[in-house]
Amino acid sequence: MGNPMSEQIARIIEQMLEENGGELELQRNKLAGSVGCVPSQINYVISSRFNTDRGYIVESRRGGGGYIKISKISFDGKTAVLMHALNATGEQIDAQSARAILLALYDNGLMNEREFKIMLSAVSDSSLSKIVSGRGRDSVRADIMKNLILTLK
Amino acid sequence: MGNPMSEQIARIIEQMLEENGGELELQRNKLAGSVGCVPSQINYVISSRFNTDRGYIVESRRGGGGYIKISKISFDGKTAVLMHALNATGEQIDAQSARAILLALYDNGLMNEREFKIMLSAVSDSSLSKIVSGRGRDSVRADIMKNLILTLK
DNA sequence: GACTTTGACTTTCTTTGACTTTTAAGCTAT
DNA sequence: ATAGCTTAAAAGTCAAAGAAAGTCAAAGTC
Repeated sequence: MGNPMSEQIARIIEQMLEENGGELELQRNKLAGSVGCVPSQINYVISSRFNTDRGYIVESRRGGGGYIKISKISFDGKTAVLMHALNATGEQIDAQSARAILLALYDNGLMNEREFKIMLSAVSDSSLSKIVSGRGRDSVRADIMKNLILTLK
Repeated sequence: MGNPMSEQIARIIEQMLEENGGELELQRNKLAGSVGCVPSQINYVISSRFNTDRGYIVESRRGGGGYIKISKISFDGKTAVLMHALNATGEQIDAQSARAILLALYDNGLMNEREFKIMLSAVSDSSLSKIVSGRGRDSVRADIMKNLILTLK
């Protein structure tokens, strides 16, 4: 449908990551040129979709021979993943970040797709729309998140 | 019947749903333009006729490439059980009744034990303790319940 | 009175571009 | 050879403009 550019770029990066075992180094200007967008849009895609909430680490260097390196965090144990998720949740959390965290749990094999969908729907804005204040809503969402995460123990 | 615009829009959406196996993605402004109404009327139709009470899930995204996605519960043996659970949930529901409904779904084989535990923790009082008013809490719980039940479609 | 229509205003997400900062590499003077 | 300077090649930042969808209340209809 809409299929915006950012979506395409994200898919390209994901594929490169898969092909390279969860680690990749790219040249911002090259990628922007090849996909036909302005360089800073690469930054936008990275910060909106490959952030730490989603379990990615990004490093980079400017200047000649510069690069952007993205790597997917691989957790060695269940406990580490759960701790990361609990920490990332904090006292309040908005819907997008919650989704990112759940996605990371799914990606790390702590739950299957159906369980992911169940949890996602529990913390969706549609479930919590009766709570008017954004602040209040985000703090209820955090409580639910933490309870959900703990069921994965 | 006066055949009001909302009725027409609803029929269009229903037809699209049938053609697409109970799932569809539409562009609000496009649809509004093609049918000749103001965009927000699409929201009115969706919220009045394609809501969780009637067994629909609605997801959407704003911004460039935005969309509205509507999906309906499948037409197999599960439908009756799920509709019953939705009805039983109603506008407000306390923790015990919620537990009973989830248990019934589990007993009927609509989910496994792990899924049951996840749902139970999502609607537990411990998850919703930040919502002080009992009335408010029970109505948020009902919203979550309905969304959870619909993930079993 | 309940349902529908309309539109002004808001929020979220994306795209773009001008400007800044960092780094490597090359060049010059000693 | 080397310290210091210059330049060009990256990547980063940020804010404005654009593109959707959401909200809500007033007005209209039956």
